Amino acid sequence: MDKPVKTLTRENWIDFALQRLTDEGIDKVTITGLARELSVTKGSFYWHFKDRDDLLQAMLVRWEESGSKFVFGEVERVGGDAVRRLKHLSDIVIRRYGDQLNLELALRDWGRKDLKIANILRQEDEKRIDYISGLFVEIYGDVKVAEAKAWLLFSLFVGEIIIAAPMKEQSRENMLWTCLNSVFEDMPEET
Amino acid sequence: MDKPVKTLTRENWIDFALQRLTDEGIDKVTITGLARELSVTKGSFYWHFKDRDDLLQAMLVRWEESGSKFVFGEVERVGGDAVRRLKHLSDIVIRRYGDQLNLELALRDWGRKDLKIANILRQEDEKRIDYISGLFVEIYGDVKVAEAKAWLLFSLFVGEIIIAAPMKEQSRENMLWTCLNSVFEDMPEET
DNA sequence: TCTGAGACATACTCATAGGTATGGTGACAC
DNA sequence: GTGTCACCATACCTATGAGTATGTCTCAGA
Repeated sequence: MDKPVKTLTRENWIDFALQRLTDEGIDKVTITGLARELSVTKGSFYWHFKDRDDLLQAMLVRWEESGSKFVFGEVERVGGDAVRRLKHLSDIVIRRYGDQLNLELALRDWGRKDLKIANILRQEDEKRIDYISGLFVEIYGDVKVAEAKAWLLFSLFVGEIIIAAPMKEQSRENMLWTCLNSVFEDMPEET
Repeated sequence: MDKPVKTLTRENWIDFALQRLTDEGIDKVTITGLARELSVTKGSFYWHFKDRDDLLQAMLVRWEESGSKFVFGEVERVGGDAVRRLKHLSDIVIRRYGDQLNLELALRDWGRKDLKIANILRQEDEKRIDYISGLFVEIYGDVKVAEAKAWLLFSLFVGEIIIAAPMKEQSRENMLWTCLNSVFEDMPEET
């Protein structure tokens, strides 16, 4: 988008690499390909990075910093009781449409082929489930029910991205909130 | 597993290719790699297949034949009212653990890079949502609610595979049925 | 104006991919 | 025994990838 046209930075390379990961998967994150896209040669790459693994590592760091940390931060900042925070969280996730979610999927596929990535994803998912589950515990008391509700909610977020069928009877947001109301059923009303 | 050790068939190649797709993604389904794995040379491959695309096409056909057709067939065969069929369907899907589900994910990732595959997946998902939604309509009457419930149920199946966090408070099956009971809430009891 | 370092380009190496053309081999038909 | 055909091996082509070694340009500072 915005090119200083001057010289490339390490961050520029990471940006384009993440975009390519999102669009075509990790196997297409090639040095040669990126260099072509950036209209430079591999000489530039090996100036900014030690090797390909150095780039992949940097991409992961970038993702971790702009991931769930941000969402949880926002929810806690606004605050409210558990019900309010759950709905706030859902609202943020549902509004987050586009590349951020596709990047999530690309990373998960990467994790299916790479054990190191799989471990990072496991830790990240555990944090998310734990956070959501904690909110449900405040409501239902029962940890088993809370864990199940957390999985169901998280699954809805994931499934909605990955399932390719069109919605026929209503808009996407309508459908999602109908689902959410089903998940939030028999919860005390929010103030 | 079972090798006649005699000569390879087209089906043998497809088997190994699907396994490789499941384990490492479509980009690793290479002719050279498969030949190495099968202890033959590329000469064998090009006897059985026109080119790589011919193999990929055959893999898709195989998948479509052993996919949801089987599940829906089973559910309809046993029959029962909508509630019973929904629970039967859930039971089949939940018990289907392992490579069949991982193949689903690998295909979905393939679809993110390949428009032709994306279209096939969209049709397949539409069939599944339509089928499940149809069952929910029999129960709730309301098509909007039915569509949302179908998405929620399908999402649970997908999410449970893709979310990498461990379950802490209960077993996988327990958790899933707790979720399902939440989805099936306020449904008439089955006979 | 000289120097040095940042930011590349050029030109290689080696490995692997898809694809083709052609040669070999074993079993079965006659 | 000879043919033939299914099944595969060998040898080769081109393209692309990671990685390395080294040359080149530009510009700030002394």
